[in-house]
Amino acid sequence: MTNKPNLYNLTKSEEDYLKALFQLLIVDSSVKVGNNQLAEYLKVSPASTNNMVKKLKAKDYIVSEKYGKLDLTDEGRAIAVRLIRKHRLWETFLYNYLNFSWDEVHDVAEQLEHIKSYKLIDELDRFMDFPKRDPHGEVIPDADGEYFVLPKTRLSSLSEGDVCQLISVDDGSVQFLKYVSKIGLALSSRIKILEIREFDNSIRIEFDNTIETITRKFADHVFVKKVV
Amino acid sequence: MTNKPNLYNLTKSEEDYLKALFQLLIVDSSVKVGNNQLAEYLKVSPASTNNMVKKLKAKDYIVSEKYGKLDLTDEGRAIAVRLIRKHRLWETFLYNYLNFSWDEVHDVAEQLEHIKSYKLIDELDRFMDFPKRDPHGEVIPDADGEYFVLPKTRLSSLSEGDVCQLISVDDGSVQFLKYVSKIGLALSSRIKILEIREFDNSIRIEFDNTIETITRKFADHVFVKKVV
DNA sequence: TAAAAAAGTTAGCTATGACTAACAAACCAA
DNA sequence: TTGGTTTGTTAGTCATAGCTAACTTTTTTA
Repeated sequence: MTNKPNLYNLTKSEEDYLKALFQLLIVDSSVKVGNNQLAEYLKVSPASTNNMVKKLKAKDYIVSEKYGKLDLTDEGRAIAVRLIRKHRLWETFLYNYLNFSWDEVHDVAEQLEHIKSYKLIDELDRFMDFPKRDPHGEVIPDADGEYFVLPKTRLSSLSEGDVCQLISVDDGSVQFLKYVSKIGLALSSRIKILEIREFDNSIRIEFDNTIETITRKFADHVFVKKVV
Repeated sequence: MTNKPNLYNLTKSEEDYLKALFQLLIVDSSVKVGNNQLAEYLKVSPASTNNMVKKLKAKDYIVSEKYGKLDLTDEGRAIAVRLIRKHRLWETFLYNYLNFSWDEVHDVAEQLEHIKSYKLIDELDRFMDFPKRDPHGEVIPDADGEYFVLPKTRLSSLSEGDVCQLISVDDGSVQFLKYVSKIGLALSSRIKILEIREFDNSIRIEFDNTIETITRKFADHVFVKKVV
């Protein structure tokens, strides 16, 4: 593996596939990630994914056997981490300096992460004084490509009576993020699980002197650290 | 003409062609700009240009008759001005906040100008407190698309004894910009034409207590305001 | 364990935006 | 004014990256 993978040789599409695969692999590294799953995540057809995977295997960014599960090479992973670093630094910049709201940063960062310039991103990092977390609470990988994934628990996996602290939220959906802001949840919030209703899997939670009922689906996108 | 042309419908290539045509037209609005000239400027084949011009005519951004000269519609011009605004604001940001040098800003700004977000660029403008000039001295068009081209004189067009002030420099060539910095010319410099040598068209100039001999080609890329 | 379902692959099509080669129109100059 | 040069156009090719439809392999489950 080269120390500085050459980002300059990749198309926007190639970058998108590598980043997507990385994010699927990170969720649960023991479970197989397949072609169709990657296709669904990227909202393209399985045929398109198959083509691109072939191309990225030829370039030694992906490894897989025919009909087998997909994995990244060290270089493929390094490229993905660098993209995540760029994405999160831009989100932080937009949020902290350009008055973007929680739910507005993602789409623009999705474009900005493809800008090719090592200097740009390292200077942006310095300008913001090397932030550690993005606006959604996610860890920003550093310039060396080190990326420590914190052990995250989904709010949906806790039990009645548990108390936890909000660590991060999924930044994929604008509707979800708007909803998070609307009910008043913030990164610092301490949340108590009051009740889990078996009937419809809805969860009653208390935070910052507020009581809310949230759905299971909502709780799946909220990541927390258990406190009690 | 719509008040806010929809930048979101244009590809990067389409944007590049419109901006290039605008910049060719602005140099001398009375002289014809043709297909091959546009091709040469963009460093693509005349056939590619012909194709793209056809497409942009169909979208009502360009007007021209077969075998005739090219011109922009109001909407085409508005898109080009918006791109120039974005380019120059990004150059200013890179130069003033991210430690980029004069000659490094252009290539990255060339990528950043294609990011699609109205909010991004207007907030960047506000963040920098609405700068009027980019690092090369060029006027930054405002959010309404107003773009006043200042009457610029090429340093090469002055006569012996003339005194002028440096207004702006061409930002197209890295070599040129490095050379400008190296000899110590800056945007504020007051330049006196000491001598023009008929033999090889070289020009002897004095500025900031320095005397330099520059070529005609160099002087073609330096824009000034005559003082005396 | 065999049939059905799911997952993966292949072939062949489309659009974009490059390219070259060949040709046509316009312009200029002897 | 006519012939050569410059400029513009067209036809046909290529690569990227998407698509559908058809097919194959693997996995699941009855």
